[in-house]
Amino acid sequence: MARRTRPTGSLDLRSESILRAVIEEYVSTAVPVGSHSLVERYSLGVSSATVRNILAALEFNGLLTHPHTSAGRIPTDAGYRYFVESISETSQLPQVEQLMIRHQFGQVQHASEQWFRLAATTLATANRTAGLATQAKPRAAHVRRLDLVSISERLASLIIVFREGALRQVLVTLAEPVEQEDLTRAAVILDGLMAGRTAVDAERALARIDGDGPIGTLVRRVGERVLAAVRDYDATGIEEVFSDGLLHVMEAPEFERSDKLRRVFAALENRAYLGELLDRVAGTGAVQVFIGAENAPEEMRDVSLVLAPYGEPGRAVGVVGVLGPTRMAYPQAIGTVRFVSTLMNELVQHIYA
Amino acid sequence: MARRTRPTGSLDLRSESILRAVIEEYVSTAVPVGSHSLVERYSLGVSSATVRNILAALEFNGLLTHPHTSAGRIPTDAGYRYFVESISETSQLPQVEQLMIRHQFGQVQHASEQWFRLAATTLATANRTAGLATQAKPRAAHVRRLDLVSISERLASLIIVFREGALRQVLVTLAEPVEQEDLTRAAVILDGLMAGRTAVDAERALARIDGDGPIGTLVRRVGERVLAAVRDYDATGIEEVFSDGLLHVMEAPEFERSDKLRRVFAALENRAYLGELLDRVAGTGAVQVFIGAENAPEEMRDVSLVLAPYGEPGRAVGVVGVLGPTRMAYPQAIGTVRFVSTLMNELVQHIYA
DNA sequence: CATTAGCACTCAGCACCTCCGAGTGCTAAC
DNA sequence: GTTAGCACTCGGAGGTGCTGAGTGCTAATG
Repeated sequence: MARRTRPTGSLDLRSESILRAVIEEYVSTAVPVGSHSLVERYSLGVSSATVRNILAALEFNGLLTHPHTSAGRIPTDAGYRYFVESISETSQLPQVEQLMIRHQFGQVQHASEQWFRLAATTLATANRTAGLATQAKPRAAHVRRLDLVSISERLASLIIVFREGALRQVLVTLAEPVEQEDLTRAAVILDGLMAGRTAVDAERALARIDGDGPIGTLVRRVGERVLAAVRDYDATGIEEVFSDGLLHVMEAPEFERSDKLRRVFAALENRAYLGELLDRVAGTGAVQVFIGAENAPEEMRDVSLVLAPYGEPGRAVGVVGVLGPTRMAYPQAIGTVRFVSTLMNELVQHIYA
Repeated sequence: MARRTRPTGSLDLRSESILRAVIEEYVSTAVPVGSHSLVERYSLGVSSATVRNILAALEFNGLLTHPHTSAGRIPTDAGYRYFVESISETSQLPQVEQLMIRHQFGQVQHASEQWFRLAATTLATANRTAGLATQAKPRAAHVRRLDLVSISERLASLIIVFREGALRQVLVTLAEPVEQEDLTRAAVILDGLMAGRTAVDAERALARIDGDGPIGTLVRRVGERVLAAVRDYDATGIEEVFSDGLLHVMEAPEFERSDKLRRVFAALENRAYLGELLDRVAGTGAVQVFIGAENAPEEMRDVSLVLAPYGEPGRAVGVVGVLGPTRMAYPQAIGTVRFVSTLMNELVQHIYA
């Protein structure tokens, strides 16, 4: 028998296995499940009357509810929570699926910066829900490389490469016409000045520079822009949340009416909350599950999130995960999210190695 | 009286104004409109009976339908088409709105490469529908600048800047450890070789290069990757369609049931068709309207698209537009799309100037 | 004493009505 | 050509009754 932690206020084994059965059944059918169908489909070794008593007890404990008196039971958020606690650390992804996912990741080794997108896509297809991913973001941005490219006489494109591969492109309008040659010279100076530095360090370095001559002025001017961009990069808590497979969520029967769906989509655009959530996850080391109304904003009460951080703690972290209806296949979701996050760990380590 | 082209098979003025009234009414209320409410709300100077006769005639002509016998009329796709043809070139956007939009564009001058996103957002909010935009893409990609940044011992990031500001980042795995110094040397060589060139030209140049020595091999190796990236950039018909304001579309009562909505979202992911459509629009110079079932794929039959190209024909073109239910405020949509496309023209010219 | 068979009860969902009114087409009068 | 009038249509709202899957409770049981 596998060791199994039972959450606080834990139930006896039989109650727990019935809770499991209810959840399993409800997750796959989306129909409230009654005592009769339960004994029919699961070999529980007791009669429906007994099951009814237990269901009543589970309801008393707040783990199940009734949509109405003469209907079957459905899990409450607390019910899902209990269930998740009881399985989360045992849920390993089957070898076959691990291989399939690994294979997908192998395909696109070279299309850099796109890993996190692939993670979202993979999670979406593997779970038939929406997959989410953010790019790994460093605690303090380190500039790796600067470049200035002339676009027209008085317009140049400033390109900033950060250590973990993120790019920023900023247009710089110039006070007077500047040749590409001079731009290059300025870029080399700035590059030497700022490469490997964080915003704070770079500012000091820039302050010390000699602002004389046309090149000096240029360096100063562009330097300011670089600093602004780096600070901006630092400031944005979580970059951009890439999502894929939202269509899967639309297929769930609980979202047949599009107003509920709209709420979910609105929630996804609520960067404030999502950002906070991701920051919180990024701070911890493990898969985390947020179920229905546990999510602060009202519009998230119909969905659950399974999220995990990846990257190098203290250097650069991102988040991958899955969004689906609360009626979600949690074991599967937790398994894939955990696996994908370890894959992403490998990739990030590969870069920092 | 403003000059007004009437489409082929044109109606008499009275019929046309009644068609207009029906469309105007239906667009704003989403309820089938009857003869009575029509004479009530629009001073047509005739009785409801007369209007009924005309409505019957319009229905006979295929411009209106009945959802059922005892209901009011709603426009058919052909009805909308007629309407659109009759107003498209007169629909100017009011000064106030023009100013508001211009103002929005003024704000973000420097955040390059993001204009097209802003266009989508602007169109979305101005019309309360979904806004679409693609980045301007050149007919034949010209490389503007190449750069190689060391990431780890055997891993480098290749950055390609194209003339119109698009960026490509590709990871290059190296056969043996290479210092940043050598990478820079190789980058300079490649840059000199390829900058300003198209894929075809660059290939010739690369073929002529001397492949000896460690740097030579490196240049060759990376050069291949550059070529591949440039060809890839050339090949992808339309980059990426950025969309915003999909929530607005979800609000329309015709999408109350989410299965219809799902179809629309699926259609948006149908890159093949969308790409073809955009290519077609990019080829012409004007605002184009695609109404409901005129769109080839079945899943697009509930929506209309108002699209316009922007950019420099023959050099780089992109597309901006709006997607909404067929029951859409076409004059408004056409006006804003046209205006935004001219704004985008100005921006592109600014770059190529 | 936990389990179970049995029974009365509940109630959403469906099918079936009926009625209402906004809409129609047609016809005859203006 | 226009219009008033009228018979007709039919979706949608609201009411009724039935069904069946579900419940809780109680009394019998191993």
